[in-house]
Amino acid sequence: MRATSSDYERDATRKRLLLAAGEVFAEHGFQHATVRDICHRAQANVAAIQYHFGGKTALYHAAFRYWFDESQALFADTAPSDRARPAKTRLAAFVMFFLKRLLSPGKPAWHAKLMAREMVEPTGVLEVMVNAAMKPMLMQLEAIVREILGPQTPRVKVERAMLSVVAQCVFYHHSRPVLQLLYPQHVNEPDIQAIAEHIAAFSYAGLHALRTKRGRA
Amino acid sequence: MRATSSDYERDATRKRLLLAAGEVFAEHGFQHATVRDICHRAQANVAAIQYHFGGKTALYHAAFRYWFDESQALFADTAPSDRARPAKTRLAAFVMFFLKRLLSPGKPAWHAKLMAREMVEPTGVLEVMVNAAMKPMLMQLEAIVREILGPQTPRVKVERAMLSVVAQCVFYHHSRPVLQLLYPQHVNEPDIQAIAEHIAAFSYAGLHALRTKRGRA
DNA sequence: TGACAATTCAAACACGTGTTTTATACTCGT
DNA sequence: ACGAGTATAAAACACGTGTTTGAATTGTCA
Repeated sequence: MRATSSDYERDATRKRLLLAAGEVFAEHGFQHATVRDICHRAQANVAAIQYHFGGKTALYHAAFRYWFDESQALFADTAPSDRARPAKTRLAAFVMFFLKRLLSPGKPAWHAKLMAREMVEPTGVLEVMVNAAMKPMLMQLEAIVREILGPQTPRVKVERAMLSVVAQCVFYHHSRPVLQLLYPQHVNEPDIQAIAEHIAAFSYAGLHALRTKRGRA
Repeated sequence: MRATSSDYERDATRKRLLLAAGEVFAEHGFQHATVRDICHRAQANVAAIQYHFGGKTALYHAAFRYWFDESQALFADTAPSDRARPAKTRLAAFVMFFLKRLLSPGKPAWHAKLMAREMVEPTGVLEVMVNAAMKPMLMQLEAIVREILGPQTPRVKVERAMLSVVAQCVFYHHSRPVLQLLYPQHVNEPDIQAIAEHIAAFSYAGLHALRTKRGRA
């Protein structure tokens, strides 16, 4: 199906490839995803990837960046007006935000899924991009954690606390296959709201407990 | 290097393949691992896999089962004498046990790493095996969690709590690449003892907090 | 020792996948 | 309407990987 009009379908193939790439890469990861699968879903020829992007790797980069930018728009609603609210509320918001992107089936979640993929299986070429994508989120979380734990908390302790929170969130996504086997209902009909509330409550109590202790290391 | 003696080197190739397979599969996962790599490390011919096991998949099964059995011996030291000790201690022991296998560099850890691999990327043929390997551990954890949360706690609530604990443990292993980029010291010189204590303390507080609340779902 | 089975080996095969090639159809400015 | 540039299409290519093949080597036992 070639471009039949002059304007609004210009670069239509490129756009379709970008959408399909995000879908396939998020689903199968970089290695397992095949260009033929992507092109099939995009109703494009395999050579189109080479023509429009320069190769599979470049397409992956483009798709990642595309969904990253796409996701930035939705980032604003929970991030900025934070400083005033209490840490507990902000933590709940952070978890909910993160989890929503990870578990919601729609397209805007692909970026988070791509990121989750990168966390397990980095493509190596994307280190910079991962840093650019993860660092902001982690800094946001760090502020929350630091507020709960106290400003004097040693660095490693804060980091471990952050990782405990992140771990619970990403787990529900990338361990989905096993959850499917063990507790199917948690993945088939995931009550994101309930899960988020659980993680937030669990984590806040965990963080709160760490606050009092003067950790060694 | 063929078998030069009659007895103690009998099936030496098969054994070497098994060891090398555990190493390579644990490191690269099933898909990314190549039989040539395995055979090279085992100093064996590529056809040896076909001859001794019947193929890559069968070798994977054999390696998984081998390291699973191998790991069962070390299972005994922490598992049986539990019932008497308080839940908090048992939780700490569970975390320490799980984490040690996941993070220690030696061979006995391969089974846990293979299991962690399966959690992210199941081979499909191993569902039964995964269940056999994971279920016991999870039941052990379930007993601990249930004791803390109370016997009347609804099923989903217990499951989510268990997953929160497991998530923190596996995170340190399978998100290693990103941790390498963000917080290198946590992976280069992992203080397993400290990490385990953190997760245990964090989780116990989280569990304890869930106890009082009458959760809706 | 000599025959037979077990094992190892190098080479080739079959197949999937990313990429390239070459040709064809389309768009747009003149 | 025509031609240069752009975009798409089908086929072929290059390479890695699991598997198979058939010969060579080794070990066992009568």
